[in-house]
Amino acid sequence: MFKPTTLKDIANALDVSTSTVSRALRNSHEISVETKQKVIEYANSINYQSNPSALSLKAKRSYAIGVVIEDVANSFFSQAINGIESVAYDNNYFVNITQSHGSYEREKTNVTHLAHRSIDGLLISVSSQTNDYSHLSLLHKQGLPIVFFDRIIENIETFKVVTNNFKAAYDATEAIIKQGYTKIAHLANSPQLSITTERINGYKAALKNNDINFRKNWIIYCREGGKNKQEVKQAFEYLFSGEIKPDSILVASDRISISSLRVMQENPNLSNIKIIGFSNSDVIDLIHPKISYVRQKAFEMGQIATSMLIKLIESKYPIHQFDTKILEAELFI
Amino acid sequence: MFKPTTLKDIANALDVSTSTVSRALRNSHEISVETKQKVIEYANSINYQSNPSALSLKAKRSYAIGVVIEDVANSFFSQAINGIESVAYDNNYFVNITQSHGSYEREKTNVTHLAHRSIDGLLISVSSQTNDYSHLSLLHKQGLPIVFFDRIIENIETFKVVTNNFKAAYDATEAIIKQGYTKIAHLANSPQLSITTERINGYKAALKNNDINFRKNWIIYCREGGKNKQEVKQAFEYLFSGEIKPDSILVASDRISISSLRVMQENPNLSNIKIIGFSNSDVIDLIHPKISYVRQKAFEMGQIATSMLIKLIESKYPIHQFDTKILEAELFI
DNA sequence: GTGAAAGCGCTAACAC
DNA sequence: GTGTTAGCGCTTTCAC
Repeated sequence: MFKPTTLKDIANALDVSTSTVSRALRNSHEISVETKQKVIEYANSINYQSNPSALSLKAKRSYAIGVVIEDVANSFFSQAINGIESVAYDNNYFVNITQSHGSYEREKTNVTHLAHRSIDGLLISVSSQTNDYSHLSLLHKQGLPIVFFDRIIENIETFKVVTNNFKAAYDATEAIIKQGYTKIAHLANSPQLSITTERINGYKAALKNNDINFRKNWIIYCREGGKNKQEVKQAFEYLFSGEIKPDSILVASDRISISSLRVMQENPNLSNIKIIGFSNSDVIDLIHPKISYVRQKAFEMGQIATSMLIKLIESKYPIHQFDTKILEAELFI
Repeated sequence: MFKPTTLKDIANALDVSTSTVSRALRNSHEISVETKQKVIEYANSINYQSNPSALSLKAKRSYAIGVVIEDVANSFFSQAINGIESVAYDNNYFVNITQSHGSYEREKTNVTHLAHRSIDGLLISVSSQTNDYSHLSLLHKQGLPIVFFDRIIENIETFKVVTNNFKAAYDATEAIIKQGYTKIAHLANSPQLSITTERINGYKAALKNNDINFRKNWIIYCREGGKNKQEVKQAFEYLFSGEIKPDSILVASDRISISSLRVMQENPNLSNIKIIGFSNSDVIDLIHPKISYVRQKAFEMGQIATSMLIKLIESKYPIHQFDTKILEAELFI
């Protein structure tokens, strides 16, 4: 059994009180230099570690933040996590990462579990399937600091960090228009996501400003976010079954982009379709066929969201003014 | 401020004692049906969540496991994490993921922090730079359940899960020999890693069994694991500066494989070098030029390691018999 | 069937 | 400069 040593063990061994030990280890000025030294030496010698549960119970905070994302095995999120971790680490916070895998149920369980686990605050990018957010608004109402990043919930008033999805989609669409493509379809994420609407709006605006006819049925929602290749395959079949066929596609995510490329590889007829996709893959430059892409500032997003959260946690006074930080994406043609 | 409700709040509101509330919520048979119902209803209505710190303090366990890996933004590890999480989730454990980013110092801090944080057990794949493992053996000696996966430490006696690195490297090497390549170099990971030695041994054995001369200076160690492209570039420069030049390279990791491809792209002279690399990238099939690769069972590894850890944590009696589970890799030519 | 009280490991008044 | 004590939120033994 793992039986860590306690203050009491040290106190008994050195024949002093636990409070003396506690004070000595926290380098209180009340304690004499000799006692301090004695205590610290002994504590080190037995590899003493304070019990975090006791600490949190006392301090009513845990120096831990919870993170809920869709999947770590997704470049965008793993980069965001690195950003989150770097800031958390610098501020002596611990990071609890949980994955929703795109399931609303799982997200709910995770959020509840995290709140259970005495985290000091929550960082969340909501799952593709979330449209009921009472689990979050309840905790928010109770005062749990929450920061949304990437996929936000408009109606909950707190700090948020997002990509300028409208502009990213607008620029991406316009970029391929400039290249002469005019029949541009759009493979989108789940319809309930904030990012989906914004990207669609950017896409539409670019079409409009360039006098290109918008076709509603050329927006296909990938509800599983492209994890399921079949879903993307069907989208392609639908898009290319009509009389007028797209010559290019704006793709809303890494996963869908990748699945699209696979579908295109299998079908030579599709090989000259132009793809411009959102992607944070770190090997996108090596992928063949080459695609143009929009890269989001995932790492920075994680950093900023975490700074906001820590600010919220550590604020002495209630905060009522909440910023939404908007990050520009980069276009690679 | 986030002020969660406590048992006491419920007790006061319903005019019963905290012990009654506690028992009612844990569905004790001692409590009358009416009281139970009353308590549970009220608890739900105010969204009561028990305080995990108080629980851990009392129970002396936290239902959390700590994970130390190099980097989540690495396909192998993110897949392993998914495996870890799936098993942990099913067993009601929480997962605390930390990253060493290849730094020994960071690993040490993380391990200490995790041990601090009252985890019930630790899952670790040691960092590239770890050759002093006293931080681990000390905790292990104190009884903290530890399971190693992927990059293990031989001398610490506990459960381990690894890839059959010898066989994987052997098969990979032999596969390209069968294709007619004879001048095979090897880009390896950090020399102190267990996986490095095993893979080198497999590589050597394949050469030997196929009567190919082994050249010691054709093994190049990438101490930063290929994160730094410069490192790989220099390796190539060295390899191709000699009189006899390799016609193929066995590459020991995803990162190094990717960096190698980039180096080769920049240098047309290198374009017909055959690469066979360890890779768990989920887009390897789309990467150009096509490479052969060895894929490890990362997800399964995470699952197995977690099962072992939970077994270790929950064992009523001290375990003295430790298995090392060996997983076969798959070869894709 | 319910309550009072002790105690998990720690910190911080409050003694002295 | 050090010790005593109470209490963080919870469970559990022991009363009744």
